[in-house]
Amino acid sequence: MVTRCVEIFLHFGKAGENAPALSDDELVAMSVRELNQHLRGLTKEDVVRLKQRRRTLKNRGYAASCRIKRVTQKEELERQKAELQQEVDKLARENASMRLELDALRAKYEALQCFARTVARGPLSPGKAATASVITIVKSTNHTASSPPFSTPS
Amino acid sequence: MVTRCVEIFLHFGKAGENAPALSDDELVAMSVRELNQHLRGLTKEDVVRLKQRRRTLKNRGYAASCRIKRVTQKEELERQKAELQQEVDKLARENASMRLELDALRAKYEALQCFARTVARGPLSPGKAATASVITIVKSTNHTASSPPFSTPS
DNA sequence: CTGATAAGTAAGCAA
DNA sequence: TTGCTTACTTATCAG
Repeated sequence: MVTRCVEIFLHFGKAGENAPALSDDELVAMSVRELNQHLRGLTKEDVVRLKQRRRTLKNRGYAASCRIKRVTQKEELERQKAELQQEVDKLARENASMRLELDALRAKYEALQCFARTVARGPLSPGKAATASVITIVKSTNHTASSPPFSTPS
Repeated sequence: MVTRCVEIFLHFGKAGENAPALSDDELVAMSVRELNQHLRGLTKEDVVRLKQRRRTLKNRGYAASCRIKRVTQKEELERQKAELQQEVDKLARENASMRLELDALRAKYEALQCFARTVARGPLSPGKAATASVITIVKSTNHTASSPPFSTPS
């Protein structure tokens, strides 16, 4: 950011009387109407020079916004990327826990199915033992992935 | 990409005899040793000028690599973002289907549990009807989310 | 010194 | 004409 002080005072070469030696900030902020008023009584060459300086100053600003936009977009991309990564992690966790739950439930289901088979095949012979197992199964109404229905068949 | 043809032939100002008027490509590709050989018999001023031109050409190349690197990194970011988005979609699909499977299995499990309860409570009175239901349950060994075990209890 | 990068300049495109 | 973008130059910094 080197300060540019070139040619600002060259306008005094012809007739150094009224030109207020516009600062860069003033010149760049000026509307075209205002600019034209400041252009009264200047050489055609000076007019061109001043307009060119204005254009250059404008370009300086454009270049700056362009760079700002560039880094902003890059940061935005990185933000979105991080966001997606978080979502991936969250979904992966949910996925894993659901898979555990599913496996546990499958095990419980098959155990119960196995029991039901035995009860249906011969509900007459085992008698009391079968009834006790059923009570165990029936009481476990929790849907969590803990405690398989059959620990050790008594 | 405007071709720069300035000052290439200014070296002939002193003694236009041996200088092969190095091209930009030659000059920039030259090693320091080679450069020094081409520097024989040149004005100190010309030496400085030539070295400066070389530096400028090098800088041109550096600026180009810098721009290429910038766009490459941006593309890489966008690629990674797309990849993550795909992964999110895939995990979300898996998630949804597992949730369905889990719900279906829960329903099946509760139905079987309900049946087991009735069988265990009074395996003596219903007799044949209960046995038929058990056969239905026992035969459904598929783990898919289709066909709940009990359609209509006969 | 070499290579990389930020800021500024100029050319060119698009609205 | 204005605003944006690209290529280039220059200044500057790090290794």
